[in-house]
Amino acid sequence: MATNHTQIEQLLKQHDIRPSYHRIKIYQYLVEKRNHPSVDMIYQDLIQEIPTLSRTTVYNALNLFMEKNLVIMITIAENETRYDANVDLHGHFRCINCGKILDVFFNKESLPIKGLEACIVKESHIYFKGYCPECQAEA
Amino acid sequence: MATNHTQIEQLLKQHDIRPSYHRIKIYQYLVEKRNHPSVDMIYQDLIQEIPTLSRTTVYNALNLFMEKNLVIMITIAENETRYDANVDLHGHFRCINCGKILDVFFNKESLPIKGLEACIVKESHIYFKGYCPECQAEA
DNA sequence: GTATCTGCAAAACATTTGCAATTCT
DNA sequence: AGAATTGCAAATGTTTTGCAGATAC
Repeated sequence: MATNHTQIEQLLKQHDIRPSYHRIKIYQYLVEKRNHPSVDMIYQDLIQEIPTLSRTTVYNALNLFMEKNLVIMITIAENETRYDANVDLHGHFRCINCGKILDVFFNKESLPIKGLEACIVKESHIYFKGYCPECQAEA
Repeated sequence: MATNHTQIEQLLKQHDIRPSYHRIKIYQYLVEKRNHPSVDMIYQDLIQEIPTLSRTTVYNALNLFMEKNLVIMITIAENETRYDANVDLHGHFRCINCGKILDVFFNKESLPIKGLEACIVKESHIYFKGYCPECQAEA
């Protein structure tokens, strides 16, 4: 990964976010792992390194990041919110079997969607569910 | 609306669902209102007519309907699940201002999506957020 | 020294579950 | 009677909030 603390710090500052130790760690986690984590995944992994970390801090950081357009919310899992530090337009695929989330790509202009003509679109969300290549093999 | 109790009853039976009074009312609500309601919207509206109705019954019915592929779940609103009796492939648009949910249409085969090639897709979900025609006028 | 950030505990939600009472056939 | 359905109350799980102590500028 081409990201170190200094780079992460710059990114946070550029988005008007004061780069506290916890925020740097949380944002670095999102950028490096690219695993579309839930709050609890971030919490469980980072508490190994930062034993005093609390879930509240993870929630606080993510809500701030979203407000500042540094991360997006993914609603692909029923009961928990997932987060993504890739804010460029893209979609997701979630494997019904293993739960893994993959990125998929599309171009907003080329989407053949009817019924949106009179609307001003601010956000586009696309996601799929099914079996990933690995889980097809097993089945 | 071309739906009456008898027709609704038939539809439930065809999907292996015993047509109890509550289930008929709840399914009829979805089919006739087409308003992509939350559990609470259904509950608040139907309790006028059925004073003994409980939220649990609404949850029970909707979960059964989903299991039997009679309704689909829509995850367009952050904090609550919405439901739709239109199970044909389509997407949604939610107005950031008034909260209204509109239907949009697309064709799965014609979607220019990259990254899905090796996956077996079972469900496709597409939704947008922005301003509906009415709310553009106000703003 | 004043703002901000953190973290605990409690609260606020939506949803599920256990179970007893009711209803349907 | 027997099986399914309903509905209350409690439990669950995620996210938010209030507030006190710690930290940063």
